[in-house]
Amino acid sequence: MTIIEKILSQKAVRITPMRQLLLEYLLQEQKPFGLTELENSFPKADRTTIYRTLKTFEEKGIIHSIYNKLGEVKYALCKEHCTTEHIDQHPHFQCEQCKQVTCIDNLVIPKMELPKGYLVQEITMLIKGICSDCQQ
Amino acid sequence: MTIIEKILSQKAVRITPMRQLLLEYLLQEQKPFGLTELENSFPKADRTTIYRTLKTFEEKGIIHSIYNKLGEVKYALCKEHCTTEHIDQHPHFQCEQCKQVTCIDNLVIPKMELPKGYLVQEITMLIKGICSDCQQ
DNA sequence: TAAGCTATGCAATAAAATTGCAAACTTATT
DNA sequence: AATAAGTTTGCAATTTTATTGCATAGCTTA
Repeated sequence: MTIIEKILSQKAVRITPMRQLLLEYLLQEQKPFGLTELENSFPKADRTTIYRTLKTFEEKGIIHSIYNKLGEVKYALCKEHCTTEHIDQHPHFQCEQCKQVTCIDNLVIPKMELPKGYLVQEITMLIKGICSDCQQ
Repeated sequence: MTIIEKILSQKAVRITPMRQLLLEYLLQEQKPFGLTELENSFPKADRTTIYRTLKTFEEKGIIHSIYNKLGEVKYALCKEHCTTEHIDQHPHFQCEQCKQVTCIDNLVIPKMELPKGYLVQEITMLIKGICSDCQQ
């Protein structure tokens, strides 16, 4: 039993060629990919199959998605501290129930010390949960 | 000169009815909206016009977008600390130049104390900038 | 092996973002 | 004031990404 097979069965995902291939690739590459990139890496596989494989992996906790998407882009007025570069901005909150997005204006996104060589231009933080209105 | 007009001219945005209306609305409502929501709030206005007005506002620093979009959703392998709920996960970095996304596995997204009544289920953090490979 | 659930491929749709172009409108210039 | 030049708007259309339906093929298990 390979490591790939071990992971899949541990996570209760049935072992299939597509899943083995995809997981192997992700393990090898060790970085995030978009659906289109993966589609190009597996020209023989169907886009839908890759898509659903990713969904399955995500559900079973083998992979995570970046952005756990918000749906459409939202726009909000800038505040004073909202510089052009949008560094040190406030976090945003989205309620899973009512889908409303709120600017958490009284919090500041903490500075992050990135590994050497990285230049930070902008940080965004999205907090998901249930807003006070939606807690019965 | 109204406050609306003042903001617009301060930000070097030409004053037009659409822009006045939209800015007034955003000032009044004080929360983020999606393009579709705004389209419904201004049935007489064209979607494209609203879209471009938002783009203009964003460019000129009157509003900001939530998510400053990543493009497509990316998928990455989970690490041990990657719980099902995805709380306390790591930040992600996207290079503006090469567009590559990286998991910053050695950093942890700091806990955030939200206003009373908010239930936090998931936090995501995206850092944009230039990666070490792209700094000549 | 037959029945039943699961995965895949193909086609199609849905939702969101974005562009091209021409008409309407503003502004600057003569 | 009239015209030229530039900007904004509306409409139509396209692109990109996400998602679903359905039929077929493949496992699994009684």
